[in-house]
Amino acid sequence: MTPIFKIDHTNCGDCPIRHRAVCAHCDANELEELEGIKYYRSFEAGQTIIWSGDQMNFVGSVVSGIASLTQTMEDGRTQMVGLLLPSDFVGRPGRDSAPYDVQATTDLVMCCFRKKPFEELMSSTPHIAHRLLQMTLDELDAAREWMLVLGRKTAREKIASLLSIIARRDASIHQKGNSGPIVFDLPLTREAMADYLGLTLETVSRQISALKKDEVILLEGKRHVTIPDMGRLMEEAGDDTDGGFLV
Amino acid sequence: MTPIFKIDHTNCGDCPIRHRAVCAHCDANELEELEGIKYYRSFEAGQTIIWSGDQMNFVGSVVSGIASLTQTMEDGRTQMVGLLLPSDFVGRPGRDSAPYDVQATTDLVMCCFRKKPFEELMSSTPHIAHRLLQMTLDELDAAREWMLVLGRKTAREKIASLLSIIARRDASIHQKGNSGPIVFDLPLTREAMADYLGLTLETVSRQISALKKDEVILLEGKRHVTIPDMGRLMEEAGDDTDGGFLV
DNA sequence: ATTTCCACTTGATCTCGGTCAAAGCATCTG
DNA sequence: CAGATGCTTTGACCGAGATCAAGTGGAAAT
Repeated sequence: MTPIFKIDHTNCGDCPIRHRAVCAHCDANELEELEGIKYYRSFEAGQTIIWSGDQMNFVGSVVSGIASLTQTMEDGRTQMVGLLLPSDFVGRPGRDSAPYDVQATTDLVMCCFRKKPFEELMSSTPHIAHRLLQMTLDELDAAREWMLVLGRKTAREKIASLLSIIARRDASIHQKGNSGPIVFDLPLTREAMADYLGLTLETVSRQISALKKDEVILLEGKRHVTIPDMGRLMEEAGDDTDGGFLV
Repeated sequence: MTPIFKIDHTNCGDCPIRHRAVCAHCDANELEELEGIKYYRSFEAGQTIIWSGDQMNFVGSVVSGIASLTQTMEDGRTQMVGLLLPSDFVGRPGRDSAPYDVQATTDLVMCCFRKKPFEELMSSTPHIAHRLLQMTLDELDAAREWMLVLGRKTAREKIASLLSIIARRDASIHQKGNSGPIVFDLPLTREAMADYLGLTLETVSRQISALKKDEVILLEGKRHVTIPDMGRLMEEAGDDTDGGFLV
């Protein structure tokens, strides 16, 4: 479907996530050290990158594409607990086995480091540890934001919340002015959305249809979304309309 | 109701959370520096420690008692997004305004630091930053665990999950052997449990009654709980029975 | 002792979202 | 082209949990 990326950065200076990833604060020397131990891996949409319980012998950053963290109960119920976008970090220094499944939602490229050398590097370069702390605190905020969505919002609000998050992220990447319609493609199947939102895929489908009928969103095909009025969408999500918060 | 604690540690060596809090990895010198800028504050049950949106000019650790982080929507729906136990950290270095309400659930003592000096200390002593990273990663895990509870578990499973978490924590504090009945007092009202679990207080009450009737738990009064069989409770929570995971 | 208050329980009813089932609609495959 | 496959939509029905409403019980206050 999508061509496999042929990535061969030898220098991090050209890296699209250079200024946002765990390496963001590194100076030239530190970057050189990272450069020495990094390697790239590609995954196809749908592929499982790490199985829950597996030995984790690497950590890394998402360079392009989207990955998801999911937890599964014995009887098969699943809940997505994280959505990893470009620059997000995978793995946890100081832990051996993975607590969640990590799956490539789209085709994906990761910049990986073997865990051991990375941990050593981390203890010698505070810039990395500091950036990782920042990123972890941001992820914690996002997780807590999501707890409100899961615990207290209606199905319609949940869908609107997800759409507004994706729209906001997309806007932040493409650096658009913040007025006028927002257009993007949904990177998730209905089922993945359901897993994210604690719903069934049928409910997701119904609520998307309802939002379309009420002209909160416009749909072309099943994935291409236009948001004519972001304020309206935020209202539907139950969020403060004036809410300007950065991700 | 409860007497106000008269705490006047001048030396951190005697502190009950010395080995678990953000200062856990500090050596004698570092501890001395912290000692210089710390101060204690007490709060009564029900008191709000920090209002969402407020300026945060201090950070700190819970020394004794329980606090909760809650998010509120405009229409009044609330979701608890964190439960802070002794040794847990409040506040975020590098951020000015609080994103959540912080409330004392029980009478509470905190060990506080003004934000500015703490941040400076943090950048000079990697041990603090490192410990804070560890703790934040643990909190992120807990938040994700909770997302599964909120998104996918039934009301009965939610209650069982909460009880098992409290029981586990209690056991870890009192260092009991892990067989035989577990006894503890619920530190939360039915309403607080409901806010934690994304339920109504009526449903919480009904499910607790049901677990009592089925002899999964024993109740004396409204708060004193006995768990005759922890494995049984974990089954009811939908967790792996063999699940040994540390908090 | 009686009132008040508060946390909690219990019951009756309603509703949102889940479940089960069928069908639509693109994209691959032979 | 027909058939298969995967994602999505839609409909009919049902049930877990919310909502609305009383009532209970224990501790503090008068």
